Amino acid sequence: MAAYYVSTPIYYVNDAPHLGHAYTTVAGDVLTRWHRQRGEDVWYLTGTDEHGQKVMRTAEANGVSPQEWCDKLVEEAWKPLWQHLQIANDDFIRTTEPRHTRRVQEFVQDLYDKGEIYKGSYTGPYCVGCEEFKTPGELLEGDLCPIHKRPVEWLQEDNYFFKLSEYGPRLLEHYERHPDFIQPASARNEVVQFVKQGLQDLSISRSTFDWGVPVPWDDKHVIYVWVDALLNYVTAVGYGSDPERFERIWPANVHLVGKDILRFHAVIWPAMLMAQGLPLPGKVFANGWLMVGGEKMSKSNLTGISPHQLTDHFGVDAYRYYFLRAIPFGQDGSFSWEDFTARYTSELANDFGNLASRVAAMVGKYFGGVLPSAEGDYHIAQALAETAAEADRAIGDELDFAGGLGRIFDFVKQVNGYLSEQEPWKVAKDASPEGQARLAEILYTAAESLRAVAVLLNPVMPTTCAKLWASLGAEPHLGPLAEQRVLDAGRWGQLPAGAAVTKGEILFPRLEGQ
RNA sequence: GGGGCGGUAGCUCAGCCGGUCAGAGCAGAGGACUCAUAAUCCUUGGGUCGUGGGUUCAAGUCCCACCCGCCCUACCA
Repeated sequence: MAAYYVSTPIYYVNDAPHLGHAYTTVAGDVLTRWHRQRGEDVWYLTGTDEHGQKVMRTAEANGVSPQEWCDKLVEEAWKPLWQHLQIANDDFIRTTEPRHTRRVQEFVQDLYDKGEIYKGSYTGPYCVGCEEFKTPGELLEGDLCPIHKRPVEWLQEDNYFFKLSEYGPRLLEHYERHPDFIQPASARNEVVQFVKQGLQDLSISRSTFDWGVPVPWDDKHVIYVWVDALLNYVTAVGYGSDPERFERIWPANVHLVGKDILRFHAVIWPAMLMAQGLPLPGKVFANGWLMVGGEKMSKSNLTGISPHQLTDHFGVDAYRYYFLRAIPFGQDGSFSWEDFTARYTSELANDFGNLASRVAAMVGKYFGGVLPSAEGDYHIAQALAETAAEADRAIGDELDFAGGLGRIFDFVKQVNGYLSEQEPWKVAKDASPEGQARLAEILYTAAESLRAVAVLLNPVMPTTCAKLWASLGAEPHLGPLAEQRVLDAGRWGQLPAGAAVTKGEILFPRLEGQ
């Protein structure tokens, strides 16, 4: 069976991970967990991009070798954060690993042999102070370096070039034939416009520094970091080393990227694959920026907030939930401590957590903690079926996390409303058989609804849903939560009478202070 | 210079091809209830739809200009 393969960008290890990195990685994790709960063979890849001048300089500044710098950050910052956030990636690739660098050299050598790469020279504005080329766009007026405020020199460097310019028409044709190849639509439009303006050949080597993969036929050059980095998506799944595995996993179904690196993934990467005759990925999805006070969030500005600061206060599950729920995937989104607090309190604690709490309390109080036998309410059952189907389409197919979660939480609100309307605490006072049967109907409906919600929210909030699953006494009858199928979650009547429902701990405790 | 995106209720945002489109959620106000994490449920939204023109019987919804914010423009995630 062909794998459902999702990748995050491989992150540049210049520094520790921030909220933006975590946002993309959590999204990929939720997407892949969702597909695992569809019963699919899933492959989720993340990793780090470790070559390039910037890493080299940062390492120097810290008095260690580039490799030591990367090792330290990967082991002490990156991998621990993914573990902390419950990221269930299947592999973690680093571009300094031999399994990657060897294949990169082979790939580039192949293109060279095929005549896709030629030797040329690049001329551009160069700042002596920075010791690097600038882009024409970043120069200040009068061609001044934005950092040193000094005039740049126009310098020429011998480079190897990939014939990217020849791929414009084929790329446009591909975009045309696969309207969903680049998403969201706004991102697609930008790329199409860009390619229509005409592409230039791409300089794929550097000779001014040496922290990179050597060009196999000319070791005075190293391969341009982006060519190196993009290839991780194939080298990690067996390209050039394990044909069967590669065949099974490649092409990727979804490359998740930040919108800043969209062009590399939607233009250069497909062209590289075309040049090598490899299948193209199914989709490149660009997510937006997280904004604070209208500004792009980053470590460098004062609004930078670390993932740990948020998880310390709100918890990991709420963290995983918040950004996906609050921001339509693909758009920039405003984030604030206040908004997070409001959603935590309103949606997670008051609506969801409290629903679980009141239902468990009533089954305990009125039925001694044993779920009574009943068919349940038809309207709620119907609503659940629709909710599950729409959430599955939204999250699993369209990567519309906000929309899918919105549906699920609408259902949670509906169940709260159902309880208020039915007033089981009043029905409980009626000791007649009819009254008890009526009470059983109401509480069974609520408990069975929660069973489905636990399944549907498990990809997003696995720790919390496990607590709920335990509270419902579901596992002895239905098996492990992670093995519940999202497609099947909407089928009514799965939680059997006799299930041991216990109060369990509060799902989302009220926030302290601030 | 070129390209793109956005400016709608206190906050975050929906509003597709023009005619119940002036909306949702949250916050706020009032009420009901007590099973529950002082939770839940119901009721309650006149905001120049950035500004100025234009097209039209009719414009947040199309066109033009302008103001403001952000992003990209080939090699920093």
